[in-house]
Amino acid sequence: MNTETLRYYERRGLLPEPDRTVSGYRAYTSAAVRTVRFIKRAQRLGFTLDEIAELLHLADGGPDSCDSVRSMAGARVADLERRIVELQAMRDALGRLAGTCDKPREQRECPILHAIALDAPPGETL
Amino acid sequence: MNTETLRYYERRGLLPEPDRTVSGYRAYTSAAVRTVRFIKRAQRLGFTLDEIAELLHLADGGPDSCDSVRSMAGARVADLERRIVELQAMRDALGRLAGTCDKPREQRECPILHAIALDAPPGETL
DNA sequence: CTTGACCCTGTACCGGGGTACAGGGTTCAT
DNA sequence: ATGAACCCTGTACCCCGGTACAGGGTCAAG
Repeated sequence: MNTETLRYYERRGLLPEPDRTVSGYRAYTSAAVRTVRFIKRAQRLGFTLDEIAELLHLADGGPDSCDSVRSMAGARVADLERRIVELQAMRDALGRLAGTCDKPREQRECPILHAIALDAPPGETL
Repeated sequence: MNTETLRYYERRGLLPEPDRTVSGYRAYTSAAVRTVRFIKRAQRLGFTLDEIAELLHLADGGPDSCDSVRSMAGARVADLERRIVELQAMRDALGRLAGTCDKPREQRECPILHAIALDAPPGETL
């Protein structure tokens, strides 16, 4: 963890403004450390910093907050699912193209470039 | 397609500077249109604009270019594969957490928040 | 008591892929 | 001949998640 990043989180409202020592240094409590760990884990689950801020504000609510958290999680899962499908389509298309690179070296004309250049998908809107 | 985007591609070196009419308007040839379509398709395959610029510069080379293109495609496929695996891990972890939201409404304490807060992965470096 | 390693604030910058002005010129239909 | 709807250049800005200064204060070891 970079100190600049901690201050950035403070600016973004993810971390509360910490108490200061007499000379003005930030004195982080163990609660702040826990919050930072929470942030990092939530990031690994694909939440954006804005969403994490929302989660943190919900964290002390009751059953209603619980519902909100659950629906945020559901939205994230759906979004992850969409992105996975997209990336798989890219990988498959590109893998298929690369598989066509099989002519002997002397008579090549790069099938990948030709395929990207020619293979217009249906309904393309330029 | 936005006109600003075309100029942006021109600045980035993806499109050659087009000829101008007497009054200075850009006169795009059909070759330029084909290039733009190429760019859009390559983007859909996950290439960055820098990579696409490289592909375009390679597009008129011979067998050696073909090898370069093939290795770029291979690198992209590997990268896509890595990203897919990451997103799947996120989706699975978050889906599992959401599955634990099952207590009756009155006695909830948001298991998702608790799990994110407590479930430290091994080898975590803050 | 100096030197080096930290901390502070404030502001600017990175990369990626564009988008949005401002302040002008042109073209075309009415 | 005039108004809308385009085009031009140049520059600045957007989001996102930080990172990097500059110009100063503080703290602990030697």
